[in-house]
Amino acid sequence: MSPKVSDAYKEERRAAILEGALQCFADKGYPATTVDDIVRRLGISKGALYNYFASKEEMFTALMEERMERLIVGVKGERYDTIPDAAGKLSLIMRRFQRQALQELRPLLAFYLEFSLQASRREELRQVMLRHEETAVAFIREVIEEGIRSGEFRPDLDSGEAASLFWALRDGIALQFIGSGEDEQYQVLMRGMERMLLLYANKRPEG
Amino acid sequence: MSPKVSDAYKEERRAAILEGALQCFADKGYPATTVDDIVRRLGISKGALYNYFASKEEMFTALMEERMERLIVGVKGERYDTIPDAAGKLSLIMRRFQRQALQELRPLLAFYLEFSLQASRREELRQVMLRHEETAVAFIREVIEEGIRSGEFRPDLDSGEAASLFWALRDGIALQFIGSGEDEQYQVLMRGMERMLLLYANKRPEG
Amino acid sequence: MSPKVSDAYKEERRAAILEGALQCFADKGYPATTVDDIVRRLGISKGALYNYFASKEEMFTALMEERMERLIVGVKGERYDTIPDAAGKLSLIMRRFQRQALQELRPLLAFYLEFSLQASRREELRQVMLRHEETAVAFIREVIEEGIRSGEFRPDLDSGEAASLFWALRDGIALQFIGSGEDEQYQVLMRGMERMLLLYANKRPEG
Amino acid sequence: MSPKVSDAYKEERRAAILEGALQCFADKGYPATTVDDIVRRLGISKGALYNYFASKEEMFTALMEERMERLIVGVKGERYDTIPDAAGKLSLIMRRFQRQALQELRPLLAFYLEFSLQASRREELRQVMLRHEETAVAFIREVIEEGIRSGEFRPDLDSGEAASLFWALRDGIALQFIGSGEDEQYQVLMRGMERMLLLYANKRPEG
DNA sequence: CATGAATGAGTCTTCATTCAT
DNA sequence: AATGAATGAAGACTCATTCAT
Repeated sequence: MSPKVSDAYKEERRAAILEGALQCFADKGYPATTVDDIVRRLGISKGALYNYFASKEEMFTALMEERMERLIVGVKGERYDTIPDAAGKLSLIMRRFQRQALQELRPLLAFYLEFSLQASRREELRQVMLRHEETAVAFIREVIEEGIRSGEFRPDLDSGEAASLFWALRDGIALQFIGSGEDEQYQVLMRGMERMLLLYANKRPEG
Repeated sequence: MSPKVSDAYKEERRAAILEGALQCFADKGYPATTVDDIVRRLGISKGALYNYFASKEEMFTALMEERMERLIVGVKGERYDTIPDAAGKLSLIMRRFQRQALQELRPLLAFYLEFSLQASRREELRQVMLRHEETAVAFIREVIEEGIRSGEFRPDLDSGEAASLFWALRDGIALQFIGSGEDEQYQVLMRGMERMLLLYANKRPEG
Repeated sequence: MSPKVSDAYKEERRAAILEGALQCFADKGYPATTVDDIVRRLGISKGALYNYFASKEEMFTALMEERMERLIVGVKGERYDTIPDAAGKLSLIMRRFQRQALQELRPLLAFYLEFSLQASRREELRQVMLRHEETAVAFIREVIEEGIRSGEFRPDLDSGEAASLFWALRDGIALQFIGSGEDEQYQVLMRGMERMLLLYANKRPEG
Repeated sequence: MSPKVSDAYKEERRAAILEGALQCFADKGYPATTVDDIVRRLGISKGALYNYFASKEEMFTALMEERMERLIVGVKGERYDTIPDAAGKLSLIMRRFQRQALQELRPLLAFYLEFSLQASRREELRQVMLRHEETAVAFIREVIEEGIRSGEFRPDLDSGEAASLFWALRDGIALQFIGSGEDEQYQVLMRGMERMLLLYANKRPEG
């Protein structure tokens, strides 16, 4: 007799399950994660879980569809919009990535990589992945175009290409640290990435 | 006195199995690939396979150790050593990657990413991965140091960092194209990578 | 909120599985018994079995620990403690063994010998076996010491040695009848054993 | 063109294989022994082995049929027949068993036990086993009857029963030491066995 | 005769999913 | 809805036996 409440409750429950599944997938990988792992972590029963998801795969796909953006792009900070110059914005974004300790980054990276891999093999997921990439590229591209318009960056810079390289660098660095490596070394590379990109984007110094 | 077949035969057999396993791992991922998949693809029996490899994992590891080695070292072409300048060498290396059609490259890339992923979760594989990374970085680092010594690259360039960024870029670009994407766009990015790196090393591109 | 079946049910189930396993091990021997054999005999699924035991070996061990215990302790009948003299107790114990028809005894004997055999080759089982032997020897030894204290048995009798000989005789006789042999002949030997032991303990049989 | 030589050679070969198989079966048990184990120990090829025996089982059966007696009864020593009294003969036989170190005894005991077990399950082997037991019992029985005739042992002694108890004791003691235990303790029990049996057989001291 | 690579049925074990309660 | 015991189809790996050389 309280369908509204029930719906909210169900939504909450579903989200909680997804959260637990995400942790498990990140920890052990999708195939290695058992449904028992997930229910154990959540302290619920298998029957309960299967009330919300028809299969383990459905959880994976749902995570991909619903969490992907939140996972990777959650960068726009509170004060992001107050930064006047494009280079500053890019720097802020990269600093965000740097600040995150590797320890907490790793599971998510692993999960992201797993997503990419799975997506490369299954058409339905590929679409999700593509959409995500486009969002990510568009986000950076906008900043770069802002920089080109304002004269901070060289006018012949291909904003799409540069945005792709941005993400390539970020992902490639992440990949190097997915298994092991020190925070310090990670930050060195992230700073290198920053310098390299700004150098690439900038009007040539004295050109 | 005879099925003591030649060592060459056995080596060939082993290589064929590895090749089949690579295809399977690339297609479906390591955990999702069954030994039956591999065996079926090769048209041999399970026993035959287990004559050459003690476990599925051993194939996976061997592939990483032997195949990826080849991928890197295979870059050193016939005329590689005759190139006088470091920038030229780097360019050649990157051109190599560009020349390979994505279609051929994808299985290898997928395998490589898959290995990274698995390696992030299992100590034995991590060691193999680390060794591979060291080899790869050292290879590029050497070229960069040559460039620094010759004055082509700026003297304050950190060769290790630059080499890591090199591979980060390459891997990140690869990641973007694992699932889909056009050869043309891929080559655009690879050229972007080349320009960006040389600029970073302070070697102005001819343009 | 329910297939959380009662503990009693689970205990029953577990016992039933053990019973089936015992029959199989006795019939075909431990290594030759497949989990499928056990499951087929019980009419359950493999998954069900593995809900109760983590491995085939665990069943084997549990059987030794729980069943054989019962075999020994089960000898202590209701009126066992009311018997005043040690010789009477020993006799009772031996009569127990005699009373059991060979047909019933055989599977247990076969299992016991099988366990001894396997235990001779695997450390984990050896421990279980040792514990069992100690329990068994201690049980008889106590009775013998009681007899020594009461003067029924000669004072220089080594109770440990005698207890070992007791079990050696029983096991040796069992071994002779595992495969074939008549109940009658079995009982003749068991009576011989009784006389021999009491004579050795220096308690002249009535005869 | 030399069938006689060839036959001898073949017989030798066969015997060698059987010997190797015996060692393996004793070490690891029949089911756990692989044909590869046997072949490796002998330094021959599988094809060679299968020229002499049609199956692993055939080796086991052949061993049982051909080696059984040699294994257990090889007791009649050089000077055995010169001993005048029955008790002395029995003692000598038991001393033989005692002298053998447990370490070398164990594999054979394990094998013997395995035989018994297998024999209890398969009709063809049961016959072999029975014949062996009869031989063994008859051997001891003869000595005992000699003792009865000479007045050393009590006239009402049932020689068959006593012989069976003899072997039961010996096998039971062996069983106790199959997995572990010290030589010293083993010898203590064997001496206990000797005393117990002679006491049982003897005219009652002063009756 | 000897060789040992190849075969493939068979082994134990796991785990996604179902369903009686 | 929730529970968790039960199911049974895989999965990785083994090994007795065969057979081309």
